[in-house]
Amino acid sequence: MNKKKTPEGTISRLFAYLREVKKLSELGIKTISSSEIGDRLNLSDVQVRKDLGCFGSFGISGAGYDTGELSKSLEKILGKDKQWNICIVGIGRLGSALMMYSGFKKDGLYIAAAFDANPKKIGKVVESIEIESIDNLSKSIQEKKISIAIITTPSEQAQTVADSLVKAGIECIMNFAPVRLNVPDDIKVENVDLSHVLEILTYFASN
Amino acid sequence: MNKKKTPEGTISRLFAYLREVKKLSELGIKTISSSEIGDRLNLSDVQVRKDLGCFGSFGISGAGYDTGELSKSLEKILGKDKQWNICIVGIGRLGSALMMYSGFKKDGLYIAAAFDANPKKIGKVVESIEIESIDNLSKSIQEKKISIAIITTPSEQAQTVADSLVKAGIECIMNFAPVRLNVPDDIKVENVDLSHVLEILTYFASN
DNA sequence: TAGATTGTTAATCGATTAACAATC
DNA sequence: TAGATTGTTAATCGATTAACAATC
Repeated sequence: MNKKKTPEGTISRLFAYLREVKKLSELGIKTISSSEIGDRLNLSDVQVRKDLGCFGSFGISGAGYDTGELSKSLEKILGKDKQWNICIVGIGRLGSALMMYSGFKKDGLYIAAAFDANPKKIGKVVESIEIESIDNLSKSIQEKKISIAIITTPSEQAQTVADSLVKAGIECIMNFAPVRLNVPDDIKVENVDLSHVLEILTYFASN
Repeated sequence: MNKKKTPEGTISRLFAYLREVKKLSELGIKTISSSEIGDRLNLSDVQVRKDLGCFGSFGISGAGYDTGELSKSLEKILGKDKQWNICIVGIGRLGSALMMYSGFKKDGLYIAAAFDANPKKIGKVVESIEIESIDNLSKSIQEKKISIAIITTPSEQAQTVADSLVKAGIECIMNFAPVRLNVPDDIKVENVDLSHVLEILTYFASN
């Protein structure tokens, strides 16, 4: 096995590099050094080179990186050349706010389906997406080639929903419900517990 | 200086311990061991003892921890015995969803003010909070003893808002705008970039 | 060639895990 | 006393940082 798994921090930073380098490329700046990239993102030059080094060597000694080429390489590595279909499960306040949030599109993220268990909500249209019954979950996820799901249900339903999502073939879950989801190892879950983030801030406020 | 700064991971876990131990205490269970706490949260017993050890010794050798006492100690350490007033700046879709989100209250987090720059929104009432002009920011934050701010403005305004917040005496910021805020070292910023979290998931989806 | 900057190996740092003496 | 479990010191692990030879 040549799997020397890339740290998650590296992946997160690579997206930042891509954004920065692409911006420069579009501005007509042809090359940039690792230390300049680092300066713009408050990171060290070594950090930048190390992160890139996980995926190959993209630079030229003495000259730096070609912004256009590096952008293209990173886009490929990070899957930014593809479109990603997302579904949202649980169309309450947070769920509908996310449906209406327009910031995703520019990142190649498309909300392709929305599900709810409440019959009163089913059939309603939000941002040109019709809310479907949760019974459609599996069928719709497969038909629409959805690979990422956002869970914005109440805590009590989150695990059940997660189970259905896994069965439907979802690979990644962004979970807003404040519960630790039990899923197979190969499913990637990112928890976004807003209350918990605020709690941690209160600790710093109280010193 | 006896400052052996506590890792942020420890703080995060302490909130989880508190929730768990308090639940048990309310169920009438008097004592619990570090390994039982760990089992419930998928952590090792050592992790639990180490984390608690940052703030003192709360257990009894051979017996474990008194759930009632440990709850009380943790509540004090974490500032959970206090109420925290929060303001939201930028009452767009995400901002108003957060205003309406009812999940914060049970954690002692109170949304006490909301600000927006758009005259059309000022004066409107959401969840019994009147949206104020951003010109009121400083005055209102001081009067209402607000110590945490949530930024849900467009990216372009986020830094300006952050500057005003810092000037107004805010200690912590939860930032949803996808920009790195420039603030003094003693201000704690927690970035919640939803697109970025999804991006990272897409990487795992593409393997 | 001289200067700049890369890619990589070695050193450092911090956090997690293991080991164990102390103690109820 | 024997068993259980704590609190803490030492070992391990992974990620960040420093050092530097290779190279354009």
